[in-house]
Amino acid sequence: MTVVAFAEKNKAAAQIASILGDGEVDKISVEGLPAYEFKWKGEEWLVMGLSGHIMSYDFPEKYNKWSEVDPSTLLGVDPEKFVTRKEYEAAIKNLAKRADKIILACDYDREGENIGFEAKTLAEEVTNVPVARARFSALSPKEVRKAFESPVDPDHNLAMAAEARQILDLKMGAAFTRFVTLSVREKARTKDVLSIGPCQTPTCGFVYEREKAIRAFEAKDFWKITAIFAAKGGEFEGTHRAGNIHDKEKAAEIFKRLKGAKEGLVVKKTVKEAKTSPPNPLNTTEFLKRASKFLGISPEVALETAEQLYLAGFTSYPRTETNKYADDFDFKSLVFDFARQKEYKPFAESILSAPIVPKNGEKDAHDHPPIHPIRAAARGEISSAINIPQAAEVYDLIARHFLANLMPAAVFEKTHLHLQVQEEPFDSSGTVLKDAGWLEVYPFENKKDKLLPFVEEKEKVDVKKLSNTKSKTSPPKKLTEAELLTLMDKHGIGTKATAPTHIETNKKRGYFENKGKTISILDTGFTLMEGLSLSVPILVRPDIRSKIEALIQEVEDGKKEFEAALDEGTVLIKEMYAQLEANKKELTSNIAGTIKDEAALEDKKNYIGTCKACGHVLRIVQTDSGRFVGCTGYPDCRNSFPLPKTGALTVLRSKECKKEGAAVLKVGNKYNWAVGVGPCFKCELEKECYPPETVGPCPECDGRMFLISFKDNRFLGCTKRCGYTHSVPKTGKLTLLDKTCEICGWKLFRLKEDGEGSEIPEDDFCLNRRCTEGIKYWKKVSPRNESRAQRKVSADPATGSGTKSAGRGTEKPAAGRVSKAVSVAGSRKESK
DNA sequence: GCAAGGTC
Repeated sequence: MTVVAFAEKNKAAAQIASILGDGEVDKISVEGLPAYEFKWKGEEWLVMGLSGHIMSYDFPEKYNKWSEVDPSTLLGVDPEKFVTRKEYEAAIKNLAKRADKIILACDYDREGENIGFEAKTLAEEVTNVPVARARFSALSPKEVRKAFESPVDPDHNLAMAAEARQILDLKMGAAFTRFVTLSVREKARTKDVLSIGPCQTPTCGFVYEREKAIRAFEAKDFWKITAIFAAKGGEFEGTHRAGNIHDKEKAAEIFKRLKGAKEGLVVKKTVKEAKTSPPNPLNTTEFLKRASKFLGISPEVALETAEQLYLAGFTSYPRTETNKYADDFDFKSLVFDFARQKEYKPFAESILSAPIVPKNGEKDAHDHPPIHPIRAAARGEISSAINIPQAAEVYDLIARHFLANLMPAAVFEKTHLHLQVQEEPFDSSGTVLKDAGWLEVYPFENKKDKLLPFVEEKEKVDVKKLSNTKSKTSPPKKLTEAELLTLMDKHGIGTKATAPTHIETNKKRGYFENKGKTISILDTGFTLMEGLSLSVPILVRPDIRSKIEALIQEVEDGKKEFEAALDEGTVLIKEMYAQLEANKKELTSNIAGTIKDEAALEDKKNYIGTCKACGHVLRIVQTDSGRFVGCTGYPDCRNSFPLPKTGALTVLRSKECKKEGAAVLKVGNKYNWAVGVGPCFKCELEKECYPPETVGPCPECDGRMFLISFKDNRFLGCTKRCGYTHSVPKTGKLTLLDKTCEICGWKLFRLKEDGEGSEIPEDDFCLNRRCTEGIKYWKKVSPRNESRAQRKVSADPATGSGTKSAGRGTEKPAAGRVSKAVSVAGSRKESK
């Protein structure tokens, strides 16, 4: 007679074999996978571990192309189950052929039953020997032997409940994810997938709801009146009974009545005993929370560590919802074991000195016992057995929590003083730990004493100081990972094993992120949740999971047929899909905007600021037909600004245009361009932003002339934008001097030619054509244009003087406005 | 490329 057993994983198989085989176990290889051979009760045993699920669902291949299949089609398609781990299929069949009896020995829960059925399905393809089920909640010798001595029938309903979950989750997740992703991609170019799922989405929903509350919060002022009293025994603080006073006048009134107070009277003193019970036994969530809070270990690492402790036989199964010890739990022998371990000895002995009364929670999910130690172990033993740095710490937490559950409540003495100062009531209180009880073994909860000096009733105390302090109410705090876990657990989001994964999924999708222990929502996550809560509110709330869970539970309980549950679930998903579709526009436009904004923000080269019209991002857009500044909100927002056609663009992030609030662009070498305003010299704010050095008064108005330079051209312009411009030599280094022309008052220039052997002396000269000194200069450099120099040249800054020295006298004349001059400057470069 | 659930 050969019995073949399948465990959920290799380590569990090894542990089972070691227990049943009593150490005499042969490790063998089946199709390259480890299995264990031993004799038990005169029979041949072969135990192999699987690897969790070895099968999975997916849609048939022809539905795989997102672009060709309408997502809603998926709702009417039956997903197919296929083997994901072929090597296990081969090994299962190999062993099944040798078996006279098969025992499913996966973890005792819904998924474990389902995993067992995966093996059963594959085995039944090659054999028809009986298949039974061994149920155990801990890999302890006692539990395991009991389970294998009295196996039961496999629970078909339990396995099918998991099956229904798999199919419904896939249908919903795939259809919704594709719909949202494809809809958003119609508006924003992104490769990212926007995923939706019955666990990940409500998880993000919790973070979203908290963020909304934070954003909606308005701080309110409040006042608090406190006093420092001095008694014979020492000083202590008291608070006016009004507490937090939200009315400023009221606080001031009270404070006024207290003015000049020197003495207070202890009207009444009460001393009360208060008890604090030990915490409830550990279920998974409570364990993850405490590991995070007390040991600073992330949920993922904590769960993995507990898993290893379980597999090594130190602690019980780590995935449990139950926080209530079974009635027949053998506390005594376990505590005896701890009494032999130095570290825990005193606590164990004190527990054994009286009848054991465990602290219990209310939840008995009939799955596994609360997480507890299986045996007492020393730190060193843990560390050498498990290769995780925090393993010993985690074990210690579990061990101490277990012992704490068996210890008496902690007793505090709470003293309350009721004082009176000029008829005004004050309160003061203190707490002293009288009997540590369970706190003795549980150093993680540090309850500090708040001491009060000894004060008698009717005693008079001095008032040393009175204060009326103004404070502000503070907004709700961001969620911590531990709080998020609590919410997920409370609402049944994910299993105790997968909750950490759902948090990770949201981070991976860019929906929220971790900052230390707190979680912050990101824009994509916020707008997605906002869109979903407007169209399919149930998705953002935990309800979605509970609806599906309720259906599945009915299958598990045998109250509903598997097919009926699938149909009902699909109808539910179809309804939600219809709502999603009906609100497609509202749902996607904000997300698309955010995605585009984020992409634009990332694109440092082109990002220049925020659009004043819609709040999205302004960035430089380059197209075949040219370039301009555009808004990512396009096409909903059509805000745009022209840019010069040529010239290298650089974003000067340090220079913000005060008018538009966007960064100033540098065009070419020396030329600034403020978005929405154009060239900076055209903007009336330019003086403030870039006060120019002026040459002298404008001959046409009361403005002043200043040098405008850019890569290919330079000229003098008027600060008042009257349109008057004035040419300057086009080449050579031009320096504005501190000396002024005695005739016209313009500042003198000095020119240093580029080339050698210049005919132009490096003299100081006046440039003003309307000045006799200036005329002399222009005559000298350009005798033929002498007469023109006397005319008004406002019309043609770009053409310049046409001097020989400049060598650029051939440009087309341009219209008189400065902005035109710019475009000429640009096009010239283009022609190069 | 999509979910959630196992496990490594």
